[in-house]
Amino acid sequence: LKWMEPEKSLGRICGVRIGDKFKHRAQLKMIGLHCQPLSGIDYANINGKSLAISVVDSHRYSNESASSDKMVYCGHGGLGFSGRKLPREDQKLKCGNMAMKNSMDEGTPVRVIRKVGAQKNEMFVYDGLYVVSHCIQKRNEGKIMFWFCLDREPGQPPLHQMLNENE
Amino acid sequence: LKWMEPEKSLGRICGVRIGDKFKHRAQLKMIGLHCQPLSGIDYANINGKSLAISVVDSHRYSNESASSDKMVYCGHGGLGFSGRKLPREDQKLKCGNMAMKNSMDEGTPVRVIRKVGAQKNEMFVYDGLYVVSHCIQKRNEGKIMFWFCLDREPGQPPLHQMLNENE
DNA sequence: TAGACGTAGA
DNA sequence: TCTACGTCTA
Repeated sequence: LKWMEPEKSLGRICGVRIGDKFKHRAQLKMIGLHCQPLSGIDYANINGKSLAISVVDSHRYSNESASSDKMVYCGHGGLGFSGRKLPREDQKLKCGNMAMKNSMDEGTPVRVIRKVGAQKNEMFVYDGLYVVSHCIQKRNEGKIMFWFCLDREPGQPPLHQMLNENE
Repeated sequence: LKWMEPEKSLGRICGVRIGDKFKHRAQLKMIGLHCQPLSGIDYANINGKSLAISVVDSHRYSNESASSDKMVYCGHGGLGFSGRKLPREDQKLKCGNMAMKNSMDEGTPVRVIRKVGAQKNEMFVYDGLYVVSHCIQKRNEGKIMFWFCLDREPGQPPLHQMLNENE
């Protein structure tokens, strides 16, 4: 009996519903929701283009959610070793950041997973598909940073509703 | 459907056979073989005493295996941040090291998991139960270090035989 | 809060 | 080799 790594793919994962909760990042990887053990942005080469596949918001960067169907996801890099949310150097438009920009240009869906709860009750919750509507490049403390604005695709049940359903 | 963490326990795990292979440390944790995400020595308070439960030999410390039924497992601590196998400060008889010593005194079994293979083929293999026969305290580069000598409990099928059986 | 025999990718 | 929105225990 062999363990096959799931293929990285765009869009929804068969069998995973909005509101599904997971305790560990390793579980996200096993079912193919988000295949990076630590990185917040997962991406893959799809038809020759590097596209973002999923993001995890663990509140380590300065992300924001103005409403339940919008999210502003901070690009990666520049924070150095400390856990500070303020940058120590410019973020670069490469790797995950470049993939997010490409996803914006292509209009491809990005799975969003949110870390919720506190302390021992922290969980990762699947929030459904978003598209990158636009990208903001701005200096913060003198350092270039990126913010990717994500809009939740319409037609998906609200997360809070599904959270209530799953006990 | 809820995920229950397995209880930490001494001895063999129901359903796990010698030679069973695992790709990730997280899997060892899920089935209760070894519940630490990073640490090499797992232990628990059993009837008021801190006892070692399992060790993983990932070749990061200077462990040795003279024969297939013996293992010399280096205590933890003292190596500092670099990946060096030489100590930077004294190892202390506490935490995992103390648990290993207690296991020796009590004669309780310790599960042994070995990392085998190289590069992309690295796997963790369950090698069965050992007992801590003795403990060596010695200075290395002037720093105190512990080595715990583990003897494989007799009556268990040889690991290499089970490895061949599992394809 | 720091430290620990982690993983994947660039 | 290094970094990356990890995870548990002390």
